[in-house]
Amino acid sequence: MAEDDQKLDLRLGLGHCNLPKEDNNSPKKTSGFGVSLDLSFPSHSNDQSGDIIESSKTYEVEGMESQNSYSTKSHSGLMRKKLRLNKEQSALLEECFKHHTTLTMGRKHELATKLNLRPRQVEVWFQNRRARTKLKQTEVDCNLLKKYCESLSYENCRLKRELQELRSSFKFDRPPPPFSDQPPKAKTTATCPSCEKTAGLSGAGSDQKDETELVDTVLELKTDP
DNA sequence: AAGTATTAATTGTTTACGTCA
DNA sequence: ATTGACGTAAACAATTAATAC
Repeated sequence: MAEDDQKLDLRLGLGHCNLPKEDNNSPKKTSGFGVSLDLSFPSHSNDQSGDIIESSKTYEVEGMESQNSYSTKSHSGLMRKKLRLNKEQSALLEECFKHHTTLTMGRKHELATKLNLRPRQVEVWFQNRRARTKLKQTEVDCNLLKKYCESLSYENCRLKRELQELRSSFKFDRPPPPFSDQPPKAKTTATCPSCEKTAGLSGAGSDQKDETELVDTVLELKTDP
């Protein structure tokens, strides 16, 4: 990326590839290469992201169909090339990614040579590949969390039911205290008809209160002979 | 033909590191 | 020796756009 890419950026600036952005009303910053218009490379140039020097042969990857190598014209009439990697290229990149998800400078160039790609393309592929991996992992994590949440809900429900059973059996064992102003604690919970979950009746913020009450009640039951 | 998914490529931001005053 | 400003490079996130289906 270092030096050669800087050169590339300059070359690009002089070339055509910044122009489509403007045409597409991109929200991103407008290019400072307005002067480049007159200096644009011919639209058949093979290069989009850099390495103009190598470009003409870079896309002639062995076994790659020409339709895979070149894009069609964009709306603005300018070209944005999109390489389609062939099976061999993808396979080798995948194989390397299995071992190392990041690239060293040496490996990047080695791969680029092997695959007849530009180092920048190898680099981009690894970046995108890492992004895909991360996305997949996020989905997996999300599903795991959902399942965990479900199991917690289930466990919570079960415990509440158990507590209610304990309470009702406790009622039968002992008569309520005389002259109590407080309503019975059991009234602060209700059972959801659909899922049979018990929930607090005092609206928002009741969950934490309810949990506290549950703990208190359990302690009460434990300490009370 | 239109819609969607995939993915190469671009752009801007963040982070880490080295250099220098 | 320490610190802050600055530059550079790599990685990342978000996005665009080409392509296949």
